[in-house]
Amino acid sequence: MPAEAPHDHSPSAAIAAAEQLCATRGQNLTELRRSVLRIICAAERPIGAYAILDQLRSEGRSGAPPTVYRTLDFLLEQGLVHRLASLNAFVACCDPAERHGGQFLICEACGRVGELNSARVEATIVEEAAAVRFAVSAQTVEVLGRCAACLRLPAGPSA
Amino acid sequence: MPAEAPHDHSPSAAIAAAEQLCATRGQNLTELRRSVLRIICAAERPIGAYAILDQLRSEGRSGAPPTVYRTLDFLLEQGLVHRLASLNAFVACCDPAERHGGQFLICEACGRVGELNSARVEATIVEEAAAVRFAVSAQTVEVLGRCAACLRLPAGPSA
DNA sequence: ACAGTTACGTTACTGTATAACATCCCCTGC
DNA sequence: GCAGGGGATGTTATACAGTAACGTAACTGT
Ligand SMILES: [Zn+2]
Ligand SMILES: [Zn+2]
Ligand SMILES: [Zn+2]
Ligand SMILES: [Zn+2]
Repeated sequence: MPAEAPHDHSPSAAIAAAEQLCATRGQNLTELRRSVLRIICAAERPIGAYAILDQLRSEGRSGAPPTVYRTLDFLLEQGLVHRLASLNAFVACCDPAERHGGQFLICEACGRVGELNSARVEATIVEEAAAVRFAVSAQTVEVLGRCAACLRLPAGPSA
Repeated sequence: MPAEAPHDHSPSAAIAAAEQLCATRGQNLTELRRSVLRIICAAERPIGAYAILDQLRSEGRSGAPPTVYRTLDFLLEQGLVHRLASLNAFVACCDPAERHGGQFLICEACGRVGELNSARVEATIVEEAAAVRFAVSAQTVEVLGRCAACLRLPAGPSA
């Protein structure tokens, strides 16, 4: 949607990329972790931890909350997914190879989320904070609005 | 802390200002709402809904979660407090007369929160979003770091 | 065999937030 | 006075988010 190309939501492609990344990092992308990543990718929208858990169970896995949260911790550490603080939900990263803090565009019509990873926004925040002698260590930028697709269709598509 | 003067945390001043605002808007700043606002102001740090509830009860009020959340909804609508999504907590607004989306500087040493209501940051976000044809309606900017006071004292003050 | 590490299972719990319904109170029209 | 309505609050129950603590299974290298 943003600077990034329109986010290849195809789970298989994302999984393959993740596989690559983990391999080069010596990390173990287990079956469970792969499943959770696939579920998040397939959702195409932010998805809550308990919704992930439900899907895991419906796939025959056992599972309890810690199962999901531990797995999410791993995926977050590897930069494969992001957490949206304003939604208490998770999305797949559209460019995990490039480590980045999170700037997100959340469409209030269709619920989809794109990444706006603007160096200009980040720098502006750091500068403006510095002006009041505040030293930035991490940023949370979550922007609500309407995405390009939903702007074209005034009656918001929900798909 | 920021562009705003160091935020008059005196609860009585904030209450008086709120009283004013609600009066001119024809809104009803009831005893309960006043109490919750006073508790939030007195906290000087972000405070969670259940901590507010505890304080209400310790003041003799009855109360259950909906009591607090409904009251917070009112205060949020009136722009008297802000919600910090990244902390699930609430702070008093330092300038309720001027409606603004939230940009916050959260000190990870002392826990205090200042408002960075930078028009430049806001404009940059809008511009960068527009570049990918995303129309912004609301922003959440929560910046973690160290405030001026805590930068001076390397061993972070917790007061 | 042994200890160490990594991942996962399981139970139990805390914290955050909302739904749904009942009550009280004040105001207005009759 | 007394319906009736709207705003504010009380009350109960429950859903959703996140973590602590402990147990187990499998793979590692020695
Ligand atoms: Zn990303
Ligand atoms: Zn949309
Ligand atoms: Zn404010
Ligand atoms: Zn500080």
